[in-house]
Amino acid sequence: MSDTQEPSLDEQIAAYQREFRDLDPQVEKVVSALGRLNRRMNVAYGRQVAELGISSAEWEVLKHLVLSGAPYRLGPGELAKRLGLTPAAMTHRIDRMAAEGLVTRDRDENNRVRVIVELTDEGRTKWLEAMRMATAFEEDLLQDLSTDERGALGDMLIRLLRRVEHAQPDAGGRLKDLD
Amino acid sequence: MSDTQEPSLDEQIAAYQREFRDLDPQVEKVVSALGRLNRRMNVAYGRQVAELGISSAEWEVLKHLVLSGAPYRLGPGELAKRLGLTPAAMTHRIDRMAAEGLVTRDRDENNRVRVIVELTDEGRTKWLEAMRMATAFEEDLLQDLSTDERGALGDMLIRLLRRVEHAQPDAGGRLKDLD
DNA sequence: CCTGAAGACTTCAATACTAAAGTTCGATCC
DNA sequence: GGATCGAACTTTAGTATTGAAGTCTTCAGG
Repeated sequence: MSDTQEPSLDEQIAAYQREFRDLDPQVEKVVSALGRLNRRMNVAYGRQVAELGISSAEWEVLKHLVLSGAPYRLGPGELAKRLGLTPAAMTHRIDRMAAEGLVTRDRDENNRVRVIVELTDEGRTKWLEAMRMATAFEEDLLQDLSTDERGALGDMLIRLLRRVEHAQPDAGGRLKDLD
Repeated sequence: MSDTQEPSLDEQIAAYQREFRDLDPQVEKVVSALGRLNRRMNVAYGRQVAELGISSAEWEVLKHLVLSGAPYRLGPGELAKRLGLTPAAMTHRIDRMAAEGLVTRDRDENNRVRVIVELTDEGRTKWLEAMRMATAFEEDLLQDLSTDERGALGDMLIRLLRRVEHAQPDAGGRLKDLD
């Protein structure tokens, strides 16, 4: 009986059209594919970094510290902003990561309200290993696309990104008119 | 001091290249844009449904019940599988939603081990309202792309999706988040 | 029937997160 | 040069989720 598996994308879009008349199937196809793809990718990343003994949450922190460039230091507040977490959550996450030796947490000498989270060598090594696995996965993922297609895909995604960044929904739930 | 804001996509890719030599910038551009776009979209969806007084978590449940077609019924286990949650989490989520009147929870008459979660009229109405806002947002998002571009984008995304699904055939996995 | 096994959910204990209040330090004002 | 405000982080209380153990029902054998 319960062999109900997740519907395919096309089935899903057909179902939406049955339930919601004025739906543009082309738009829905793009949006649904985007969502599903991202979900699958996140699962894949999670599995990969788990092999290194870290969670995706920890991987995210390592990533942003590395992105900040040498000497790989950021404050908890800044990290929280970039990761989309509350500062409180960051406090605890850093606790765990410091206990595992991935980062250090110290008071700023010059301003003792501030805290400096710094990548350890071990943390940097973990990031490198994770990065190697991630890029291998990503290149494999894009393998079927030609160089031209990759370029076109990247450009279109960036155009969407710009639109979403410059036109966040306001309190009325609408996108602001841009032009 | 540090008014460090999140780096732009190009800055981020440049930073990656400094820290990790053999990186294909084109691949990274696609992947990073995908990730960012999805995050921004999820935040936007969350804000929108919050105006209706529901969380994105609840919206996801409504969505899958609607997608199942009339009479809009699914078991907790099936819902958990589709949403990428554990059955335990589903139990609690349904508790809340039943208390709010979005769904009903009843034992199956024919098999009293099973439970049937069914959409209420109120739940269906909420979904419709959310859907109206979501599709408006999505159409706005894609506004800058021509019909041909939308088609090309959708096709490429689906090719990536197939690749990722083939590469990791449902390994007992829970898939995170929405779609 | 009665027993054992499997399935579908629930309960329980522990973890991670959020919002809000609290703490501590630094900066500004007069 | 103290009083006050604000910034950066932590603590607290409450909620959502997970993994593991538990409950109840059905089904298949003996």
